[in-house]
Amino acid sequence: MHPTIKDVAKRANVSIATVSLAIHGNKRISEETKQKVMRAIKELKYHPSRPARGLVSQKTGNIGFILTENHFLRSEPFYTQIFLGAELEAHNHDYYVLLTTIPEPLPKKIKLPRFVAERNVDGIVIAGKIPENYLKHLEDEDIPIVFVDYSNEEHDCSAVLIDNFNGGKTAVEHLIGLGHKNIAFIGGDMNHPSIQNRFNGYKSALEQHQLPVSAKNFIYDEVNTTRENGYIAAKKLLARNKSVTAIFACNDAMAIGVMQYLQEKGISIPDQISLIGFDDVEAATMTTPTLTTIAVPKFELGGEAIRLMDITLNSSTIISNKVVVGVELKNRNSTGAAKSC
Amino acid sequence: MHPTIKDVAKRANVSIATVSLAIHGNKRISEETKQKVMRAIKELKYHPSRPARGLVSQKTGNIGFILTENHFLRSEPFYTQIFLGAELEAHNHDYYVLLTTIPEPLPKKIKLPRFVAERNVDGIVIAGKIPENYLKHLEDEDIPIVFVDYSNEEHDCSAVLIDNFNGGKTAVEHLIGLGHKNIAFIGGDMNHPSIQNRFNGYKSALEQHQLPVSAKNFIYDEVNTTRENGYIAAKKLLARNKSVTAIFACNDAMAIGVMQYLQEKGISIPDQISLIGFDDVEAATMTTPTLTTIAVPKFELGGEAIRLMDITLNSSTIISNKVVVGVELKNRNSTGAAKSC
DNA sequence: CTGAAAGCGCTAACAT
DNA sequence: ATGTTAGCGCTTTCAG
Repeated sequence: MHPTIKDVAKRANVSIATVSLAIHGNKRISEETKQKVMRAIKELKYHPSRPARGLVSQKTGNIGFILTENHFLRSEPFYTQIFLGAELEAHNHDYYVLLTTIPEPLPKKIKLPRFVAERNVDGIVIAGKIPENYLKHLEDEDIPIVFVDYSNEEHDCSAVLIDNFNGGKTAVEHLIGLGHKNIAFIGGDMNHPSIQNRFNGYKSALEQHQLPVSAKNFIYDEVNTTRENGYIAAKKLLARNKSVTAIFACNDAMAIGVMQYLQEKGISIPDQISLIGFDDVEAATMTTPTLTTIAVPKFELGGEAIRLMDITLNSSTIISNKVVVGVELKNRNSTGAAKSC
Repeated sequence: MHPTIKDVAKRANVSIATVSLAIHGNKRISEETKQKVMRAIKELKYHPSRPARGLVSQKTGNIGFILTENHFLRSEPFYTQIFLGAELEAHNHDYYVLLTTIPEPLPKKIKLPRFVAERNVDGIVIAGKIPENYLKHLEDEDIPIVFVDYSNEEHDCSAVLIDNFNGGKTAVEHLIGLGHKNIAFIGGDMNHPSIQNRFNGYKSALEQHQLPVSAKNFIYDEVNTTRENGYIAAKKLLARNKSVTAIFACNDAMAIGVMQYLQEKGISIPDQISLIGFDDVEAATMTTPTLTTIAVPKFELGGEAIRLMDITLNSSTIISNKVVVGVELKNRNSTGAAKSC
């Protein structure tokens, strides 16, 4: 059995209260007894038990992390990377991260995540878009919440956001810089703030360069931004508009689908069409050509969420911080100069 | 504040002991009072607190998951996929998984993972190879251990293993079936049992088909099985032996490095050289050509580890189970018929 | 400066 | 069949 505070007390010939106070560096304990206690702790290899400590302090030292099942399982590890980034940063703050997923479709009778029902977390971070009614339930629990890559307009919480607008703008400016004038946008669920903002960045870049913003260059019929839907979207786009010389896909998964379609049709990238994605998933460096994209620092997003949560947990007043994480152009081989024609 | 067992007792007009017994379905409680209790629980939305329950039962309901920092951070999400598979299965057994990584290089003064020091986990699963001396420390704690994708010969613990031998054999038989006779092996740390077994499978297949097993076809100078080292190994191999028509790389990362080298040299895959990997990482479907490989069910490995742990935790006697998880050939485009010559 | 004691929320003997 | 009580390991008043 592991030693308890009692064993330490006995060994140091003091009371358990003294041991506890010594551990927490309380001033009231004389340097001498403190040393005595510390020696005993060392000899016994004592460590306070987290569960016991938690019971009295009403703090578990755990942070819950919530993801939809869909986001958890999708093949591009975007949200799971954010999770792992959170995990890593949690380590620095002596937290543990408990993960749970929201089943999809959501059952009629919504159940709270077990870790909040059982009071096994001090706060929760929610990554990505989750169903509104599920969120309602969570908010009823009045437990601190930090959002990542999603933010709820109604109840303002702390959130870590991606600079989607500037990312979209940067992507399109890169294309414009290469001489492209006829630039398409391939999107998904336009109710999703991230996609919406990437699209806004796209429009803004075009407008600033006096280029036409034409509806025949937008494809966002499919809600899910998957590779398959990228493929479908590319097909639709080219059927509708043959003069496109560059495509901005709202994420890498779709971009890779687009790439597959173009390659099947014998359209050369970037010679005939330039292609740029968003996210910088691992696969972006594996395709031929490698995919130019806007890199989202996924680990950093997760880490930032934990840092925000830590601040929230340690401040008595309820605060609502937003932090926007910057993105970066990764110039690879799927974009090139526009053909002069 | 959340309701406690006291609140329920008060509301149901019974003692807290009765509430506890009712919750655990104890027979001694009459159906009637049980209903009364259940009603109170529902009305108050009561859930027992995990930390409190854990304190008395000396069970946390948490399982620790240990990974080297290196394995955690490497770009191919192999071990992190296993972790996520564990996470998912843990959910089915009402566990939570706490992750920690082992820093590399290991500091002289080895510290136990915080979750074992603080007694915050009931058992630990160790994924992949970890330093021997670290393992020693862990074993001193006599906490149940389950290994995944590694097994310690000395102290026999439960382990979930990949069928590396048959995987290697299957890979090479696939190549042989395509008419290849001159098949190279690209490996890494040959002290690693997984790689060793893949190699043994390779040799076994060749021998069974009366094909020569020649040392000039093995490359395993570099210990780390990375893409970069795959590239280097391919270079060495071709410098040494020009008649190779097929390559079995001990994992996909190296295979992709090999692919890059061959493509740079203008060697066509699979026309001139067939290439097969091992693991089936996400990127294997993204390369051009897509990579034929032996698929390792990573999620399943993690899930199996949790199942084993659950059994271990619920059995009074110490058991040592090994479960071997099968692998599967994914026949994609990097392998083809050998040129008849 | 230190110890005794209460109590965090729960389980499980032991009483009744 | 139900209630009383003693802890689980720790923190934190409150006395001394």
